[in-house]
Amino acid sequence: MTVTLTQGAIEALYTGSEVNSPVLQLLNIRQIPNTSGPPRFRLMMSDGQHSLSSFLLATQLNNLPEENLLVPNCVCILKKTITNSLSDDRRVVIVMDMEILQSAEETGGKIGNPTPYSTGGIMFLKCACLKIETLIKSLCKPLVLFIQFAAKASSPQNLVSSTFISASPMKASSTSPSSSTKLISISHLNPYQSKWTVRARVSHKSSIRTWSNSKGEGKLFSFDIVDESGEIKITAFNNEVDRFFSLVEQGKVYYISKATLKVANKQFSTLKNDYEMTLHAHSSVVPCGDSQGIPTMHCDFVPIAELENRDKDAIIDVIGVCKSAEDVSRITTKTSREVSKRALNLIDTTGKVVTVTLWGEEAEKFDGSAQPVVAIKGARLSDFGGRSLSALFSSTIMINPDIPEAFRLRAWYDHKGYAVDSQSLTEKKSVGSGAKMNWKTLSDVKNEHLGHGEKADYFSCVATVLYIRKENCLYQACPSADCYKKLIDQQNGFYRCEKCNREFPNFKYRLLLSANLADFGDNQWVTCFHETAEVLLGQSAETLGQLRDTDEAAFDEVFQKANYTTHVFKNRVKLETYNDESRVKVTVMELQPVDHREYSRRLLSNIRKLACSQ
DNA sequence: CCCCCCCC
Repeated sequence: MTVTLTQGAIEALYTGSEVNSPVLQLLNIRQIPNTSGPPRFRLMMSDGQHSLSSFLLATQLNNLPEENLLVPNCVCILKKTITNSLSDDRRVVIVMDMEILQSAEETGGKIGNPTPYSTGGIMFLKCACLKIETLIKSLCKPLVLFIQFAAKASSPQNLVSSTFISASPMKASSTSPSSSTKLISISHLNPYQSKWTVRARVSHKSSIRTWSNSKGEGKLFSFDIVDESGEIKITAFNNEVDRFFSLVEQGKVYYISKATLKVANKQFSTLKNDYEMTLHAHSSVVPCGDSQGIPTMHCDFVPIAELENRDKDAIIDVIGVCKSAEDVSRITTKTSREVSKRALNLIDTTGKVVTVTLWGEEAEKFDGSAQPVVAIKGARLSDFGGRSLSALFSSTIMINPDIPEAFRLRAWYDHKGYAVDSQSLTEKKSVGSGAKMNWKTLSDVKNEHLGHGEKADYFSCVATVLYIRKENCLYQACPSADCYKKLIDQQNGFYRCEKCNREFPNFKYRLLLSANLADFGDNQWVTCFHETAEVLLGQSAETLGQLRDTDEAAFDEVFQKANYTTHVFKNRVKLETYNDESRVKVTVMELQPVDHREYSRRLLSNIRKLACSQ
């Protein structure tokens, strides 16, 4: 197999003249030392006549050198290049798309006897003349001209950075520019023109999503870009996902050209643009190191305490320290889709906490272990649990963002915020029955004669344990599963269950506690069965049984510790009659930790009620 | 060409 190098292509590429898919030989390749971002490769190419080492491989082609396909002596066809000028008038040819026509082995060595292409002296003048010529031509066109690049040597990515200067729009010309260098603003994009380039910052980038429906299946991702004039959504499908997903980074500035514009479906986008873009095989997305004049993301953070006054469904920006976070979990939606979710509790300097739910990949990858500052642009306010937030597909989640608000919050939290007596705007979900809490004080229970009706009444109270009877708190129960009947000790090493009509050599301990509870107005004896009793004492019945038999002091201490603890008690109350004597029996159904926000509110309301009745 | 904004 023989290949022919495109003679003269080196000069054409360097000077920016038109050359169609030149065939060149790679003479050398090396990785540019850089500390951040993806690796960048510099290439020395030859057209058989000249060699030039000013080629830079676009990062989307990094797989070629990384898979050892692009090695010296192989012959390539450059399908797309961009020639950029550095500030000192040196130039760099960015290889955007290429294919290897012939491997190094097949080629067998260097083709021809190329000499290094001279880029100084006369060439400098030639370049300068070309530039002036281009400028003069451009004055007849309503363009913004791509003239000069300001490169900062500090970052190799800045090799492609550039500055545009604008030429005043003059008369429209029917002559199209030879390349897509007509820089226009996003607000001027429409489907009726094709030769344009926008320079804009990525304000939001989605993850990759797949779909499968009657029309077919595929994958896509989308991103939003902004410039000083406006914003637009861009979607990439399938091959374009592979080409652009890793290249496109949130917050960075790119030149984008040759994308298809279509009318936006307003139903699915809140962006202020009548159109949206789709990338296709010939589309170009090129990083621009210079972001001057391109607006950065603007957040209008709402203090967490202020969320109480905002409307449900409002889209807001929030920032806070992630005080705690749930583990990620999987839920099934109403439409039977499975999705990951994770709730975070954010606190800010208002001392208020709000729960924010992250979804999908954002939920999975979130790590709250270091209590990071989390900023969310475009979260939706919900009234669940009072006030809570949910991230949307359109939300941008930033972990420890490089902004002053984040630094202030970090300092505040580390010095004192971690210790403040915070209050959550999002009430904890009520466990169990889910029935609405029927809050009562202990004196309400008596005054309102709760439990005197035909059916039992249920109420919740916040109360403090004053005393727990140790006597008869444990009993030996039937060891059969689901049978809790008290056993009769046969005094012969066996225990009898009347219910199961069986004798057992063993038993299980069950708890049955009598406790005296008090709130600020009254007190009340209540009964706690096994499960609630274990919660109240903070020990299993089994452990308590063993302590009672082996270590009386430790047994007593368990009860001492439970004294003066305060909980939410959910109770059942019923008047019971024995031998013509009636008394109200209160049984604790559930025990929960106190939600201090709810408690304060109720306490205040009770105090007001008391004040009014006096 | 997608178009999901969810759960308690």
